[in-house]
Amino acid sequence: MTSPAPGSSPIRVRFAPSPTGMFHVGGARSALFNWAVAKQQGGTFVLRIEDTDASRNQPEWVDGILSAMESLGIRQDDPAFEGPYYQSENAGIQKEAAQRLYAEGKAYYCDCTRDDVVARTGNQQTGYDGFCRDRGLEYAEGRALRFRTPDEGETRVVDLIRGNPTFPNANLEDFVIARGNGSPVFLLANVVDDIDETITLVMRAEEHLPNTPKQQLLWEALGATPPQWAHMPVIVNEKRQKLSKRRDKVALEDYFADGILPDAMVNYLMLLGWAPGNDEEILPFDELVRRFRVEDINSSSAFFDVKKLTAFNGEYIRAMGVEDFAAACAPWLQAPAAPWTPEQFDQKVFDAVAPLAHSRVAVLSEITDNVDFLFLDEPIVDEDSWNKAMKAGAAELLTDARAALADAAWDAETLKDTVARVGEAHGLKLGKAQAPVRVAVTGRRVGLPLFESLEVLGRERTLARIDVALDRLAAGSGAGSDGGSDSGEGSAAQ
RNA sequence: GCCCCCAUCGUCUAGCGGCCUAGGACGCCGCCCUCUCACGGCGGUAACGCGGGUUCAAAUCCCGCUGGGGGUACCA
Repeated sequence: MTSPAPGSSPIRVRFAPSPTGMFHVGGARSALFNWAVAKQQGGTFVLRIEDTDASRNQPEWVDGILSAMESLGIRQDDPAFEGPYYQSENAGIQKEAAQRLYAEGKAYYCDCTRDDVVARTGNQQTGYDGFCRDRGLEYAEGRALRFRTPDEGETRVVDLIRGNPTFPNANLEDFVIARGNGSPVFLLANVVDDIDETITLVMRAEEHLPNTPKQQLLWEALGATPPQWAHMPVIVNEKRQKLSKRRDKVALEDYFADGILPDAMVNYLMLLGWAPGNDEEILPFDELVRRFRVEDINSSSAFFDVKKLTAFNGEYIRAMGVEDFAAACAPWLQAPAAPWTPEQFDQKVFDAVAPLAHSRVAVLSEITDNVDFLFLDEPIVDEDSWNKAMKAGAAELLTDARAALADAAWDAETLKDTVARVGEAHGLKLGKAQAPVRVAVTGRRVGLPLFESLEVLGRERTLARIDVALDRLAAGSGAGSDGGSDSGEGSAAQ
């Protein structure tokens, strides 16, 4: 086993996820912070898959981790990247370490069950009472190996983020380092691997802080110089609880599926618990890396604010260039994300309106709602929009607009003048006059610039849609009288 | 219960004893631009949890309280 080189050696950090589910945003931030340190200081980033709990690990999750990290820019072909290593492959040296601790009297076997301990202490929530400490038990199937913690003194941990917390040794129970079947437990395996990989800085989430004195004791017992530690604040939900995959949306993939750009995600995550200073936020990763300082990481928990993430994403989309934007939309333009069939979709039509949609989309998945009326046979009519736009006089205006549009030159400029003129005849400004036309043609009262949209849609389809709307108005005998379900709360209910 | 961590606008944060009548960003609210909505521009709302110290001077240091969070497995 190698021992850590002197202080002048390049920094070695690691990211050690366990493949127990989708790669989530908390893990992503941990990986990014570690990556930033390695890149900035010319150090090494070690990826280690902690797969020792076979019952909860799935091989496919490993691929998920690798590809998610790739999309964040943590690439395996980067010189700073090392691994992935698999904790399970180190089982040999981990057991060896456990045996060594036993042989040196630093660990002992214990045959107590949880119930035994509770029965003795009468306390459901207390730790192990040290019952087997001096019973001199030898190895036997079913007997766990426990580390003998010091009874006195305290363990001081060097933490770059939280000052240097010290823990009274009396509070540290004799914890298990190897199970009754001989397999090493996290606390031990993690340390043995870190020593083996000559990690010099362990940067991980705050939830591991209580483990740290135990692990540091293990480093020392194993004859190694403990690393520096850095415990990052946890990421929390709106209720200020640690993000959980059970109740919170945490999978990186889910955000990507919504159309969050990886670069925006990286930028946002880097700013969760850390700030580059200078009142700047939107910065390329290289610049963030340049300014990164572990010591500047905050110590209080950080709320994962999707609104702000979305705002960042909008910035990244707008900074993109129309062609890139259009290309990035591709996945949402095809089934199953799109509400239209592949036959109905027309790339040329989309390219024509892409510049108009560009500034109206904050997450890529929003693109379909913006352009669906161009590809669907009939627009999806939003009832609320219909009721607002199709008030009294709408039918008359639509009738006149239809007539005028029937023989207007078909370009956006002329279409705009045409509708404006019809509106004037009805005493309406263009803002008001365009509303019924917009709803009739697009199904919504907000959306892309109308006249450019009509130009792309074509005269035939435009007129047909106005006809459909006119029919509905005639049949419905006025606005707001249909669909009685939503009339209740809309009307003045004070 | 016990151990530990944390505490500046609603949120992410700047601040590391005087430059702070506390700055930026997101959100929210106005106004402008404008065919709607966005984008963009301009303006506004809003915070140092409380109480003691230390100091000529505290958001910044110390202590207590309160409040949040994390950990407490033969999980990782």
